Amino acid sequence: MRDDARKKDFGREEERTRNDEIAGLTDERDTVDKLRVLSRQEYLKKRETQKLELLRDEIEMQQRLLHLQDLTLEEQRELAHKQELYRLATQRAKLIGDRELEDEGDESGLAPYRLPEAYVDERTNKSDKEKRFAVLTARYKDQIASKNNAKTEQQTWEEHQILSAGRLGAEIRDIGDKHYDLVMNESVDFLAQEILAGSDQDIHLERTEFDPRQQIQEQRKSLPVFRYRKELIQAIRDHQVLIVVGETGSGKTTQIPQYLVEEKFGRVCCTQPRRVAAMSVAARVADEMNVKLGDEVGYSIRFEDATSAKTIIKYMTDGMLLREFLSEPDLAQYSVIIIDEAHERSLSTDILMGLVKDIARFRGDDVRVILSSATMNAEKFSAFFDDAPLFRIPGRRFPVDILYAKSPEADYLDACCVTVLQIHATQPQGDILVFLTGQDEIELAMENLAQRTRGLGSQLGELIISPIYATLPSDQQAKIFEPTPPGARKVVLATNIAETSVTIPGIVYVIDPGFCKQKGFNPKTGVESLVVVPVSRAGAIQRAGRAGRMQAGKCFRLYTKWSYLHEMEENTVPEILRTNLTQTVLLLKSLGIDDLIHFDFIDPPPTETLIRSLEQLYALGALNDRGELTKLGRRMAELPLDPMMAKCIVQSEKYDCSEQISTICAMLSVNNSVFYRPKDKAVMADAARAAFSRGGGGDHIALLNCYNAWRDSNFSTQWCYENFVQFRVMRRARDILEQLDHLLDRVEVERKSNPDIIAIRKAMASGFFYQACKLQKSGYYRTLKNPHTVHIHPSSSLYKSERLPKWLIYHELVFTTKEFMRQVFDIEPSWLMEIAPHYYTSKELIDTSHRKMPKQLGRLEGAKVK
DNA sequence: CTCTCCCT
Repeated sequence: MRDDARKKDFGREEERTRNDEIAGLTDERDTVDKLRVLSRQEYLKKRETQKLELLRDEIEMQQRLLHLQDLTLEEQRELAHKQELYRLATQRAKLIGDRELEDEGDESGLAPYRLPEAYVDERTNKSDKEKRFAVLTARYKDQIASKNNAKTEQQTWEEHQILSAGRLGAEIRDIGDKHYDLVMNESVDFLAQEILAGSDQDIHLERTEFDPRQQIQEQRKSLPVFRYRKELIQAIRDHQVLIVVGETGSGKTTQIPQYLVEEKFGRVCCTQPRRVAAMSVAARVADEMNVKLGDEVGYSIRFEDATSAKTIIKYMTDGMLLREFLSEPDLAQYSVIIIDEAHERSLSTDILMGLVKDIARFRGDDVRVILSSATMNAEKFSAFFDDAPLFRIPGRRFPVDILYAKSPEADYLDACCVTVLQIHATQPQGDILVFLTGQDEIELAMENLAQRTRGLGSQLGELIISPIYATLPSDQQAKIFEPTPPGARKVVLATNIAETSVTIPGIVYVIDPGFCKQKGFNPKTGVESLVVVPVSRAGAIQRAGRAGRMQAGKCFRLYTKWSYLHEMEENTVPEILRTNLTQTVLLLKSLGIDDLIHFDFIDPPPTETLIRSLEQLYALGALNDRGELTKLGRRMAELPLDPMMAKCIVQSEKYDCSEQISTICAMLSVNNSVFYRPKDKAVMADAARAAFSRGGGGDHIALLNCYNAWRDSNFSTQWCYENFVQFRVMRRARDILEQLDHLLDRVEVERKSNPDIIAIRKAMASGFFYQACKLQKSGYYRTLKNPHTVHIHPSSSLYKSERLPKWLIYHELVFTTKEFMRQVFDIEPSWLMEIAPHYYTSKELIDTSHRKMPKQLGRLEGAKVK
């Protein structure tokens, strides 16, 4: 009906405006009818827009909360359906909108559609949290209430669980001598060697048809953890610290806090290494307990505190709990502290373990500590907590066949692509996940695959290639969740974001070349590194497990079994051993922990790292010469920033530019992903980016200009689009800036604005004077302290400058292919004398250039031969 | 001529 009306309205002969049309009619009755139709159309159009928004919100919520965790098949189908619906609807709305604009000129003002990519999570208004959750819960309620829905989501979920239980069981399969018929003239040979066993759980439930709440309870009972409930509770009563070893799918994260509350243990907090996990688990548990999220069950993550005085189960990020120590050092408000996913060994988790161990001793029987971990490291945790007992809960997953390469592959990227095609040609339906090391490699692999499939003819089904990595714009990220059309096969090329952070539905095959990029830190030189290293066996197992989420799967390892057993490390080196700890040291210092060298770390970081951090904090004035926290240090610790940036903010007052410095710090906190540079529009993207540094002043000023321009556009999505800036990243910068702005009061820094780029750079230098370097005759730079040669990163606005500045300060130094300075700005050496006379001697800062430098000083000539 | 991934 709507279509008819539209067709009529926009038919061939309707070139005239609507008003003309009405005026041209003679029959009054016709006019009324016509008006009725028009007003109906207006109404429908408005309603359509509302519906679209609702749909988009639903999709967004589902993606944020659920896709990143586990989705049932039904949920996937539903989401896919909604996405398709939304896509078609927006497309149609856009078409109509365009035509209307043509017809009506500017006066329409109806904004009939939103940009298609906006549905992911690009939103400007922030007050939609409640609405989002309302939509989410409504989805459950609607389905439960609706009688014509054959199955509620809960039923489907339950059926899926039951089905899984029935199918599971570590079947031993005869895969020993299986080989594949290859269509390609080249191939990678694999040996099938082992099976990552599925679960041995075998639970059958009576199917019943009573009310939905009871079904949720039934579903809870079907989780593996349920049958151990009694023993588990007893163990927690008997032991102050308990290590719960449960694999994915055991239900430990959602159930144990509920058991504790049911047994009246008091307030429970449960930490997660990731924000989405904290949110989605809290939403799930609130639903199971039939309470509103934010009441009895809540979550607390940066920028979002969904808790209240009523909250008795609080999910939070590990970093958030660490911050809570600052205001309440004994965490007295919690009776039980659960540290979940402890095996991931995130920096925050490791520090938490040390602190919590101390609390446990201090608070005695008043507190219970539960560490929840996968099998790896469990014994180590137990040893750390004075031989705390282990409690094992079997998990639930499907078996995964693991196949090794017969011989080592020289070119693993090529081998990957060949293996993808082998799978495509010989294996039953199911999508493929390939683990690569970075964006670069993913793009290469995409080209390689595209080329190979072109030559393959049409016998094989379509191969849909989707990349995923953290800095990929979110509209493109969403593509990996689109369902694969029948007959086609999806290949997801991922970084290790797919190891833990996102779960891609439909993956049956995993290709693991055995490498990843890993951060490192050399405490002697202070240089960070980001280099490709072999994954650990634990990492390889994690990757393989990604194939067994929906059904039995296969994992193709592009390395030999021998190298798996003899060349790969057992576990990934924990983050605390390969990272700069200055911020952590400041935090611990402000918690009153003076003797850091003897702090109870589960893995003590290198002493050099700690000493270096202490030295740096001393140089910044956060510690005095006895290593005690100064008032300045206390203020710096309040800010959720690296101490160097914190110092800039505190010092910015002197230069009357706290607003500018906060903005720059916010922009620096979102990691290097502000500017988007698609390959096909690289020239335009570079031009757009260059515009921000037109006034000079280096990368920091460019970031400031960028943020201010966006702010002046009223935080427009369109502006971002036109300037090759990532909206998602900018919004995050805005959130950080907002938080920093609040904190300015707490650290007693006055809000002041000063656009002078010299003042701004001096304020930045007052935190980063440590990281200065000087141009050499060679055309390269040399750091002033710990002298070594460094290079401007090619993404910097100063990279191509005609006349390289003689003195630079860098934000970070990372070794990848070279020692690159990321984000740099130029300074005068006299500033360093002014700002850090305690740190530099005037001899170090003598401007020797007119004496030693050749004529074309500072120019690239000859220095870099292309 | 280039930036794994999380967190406050």
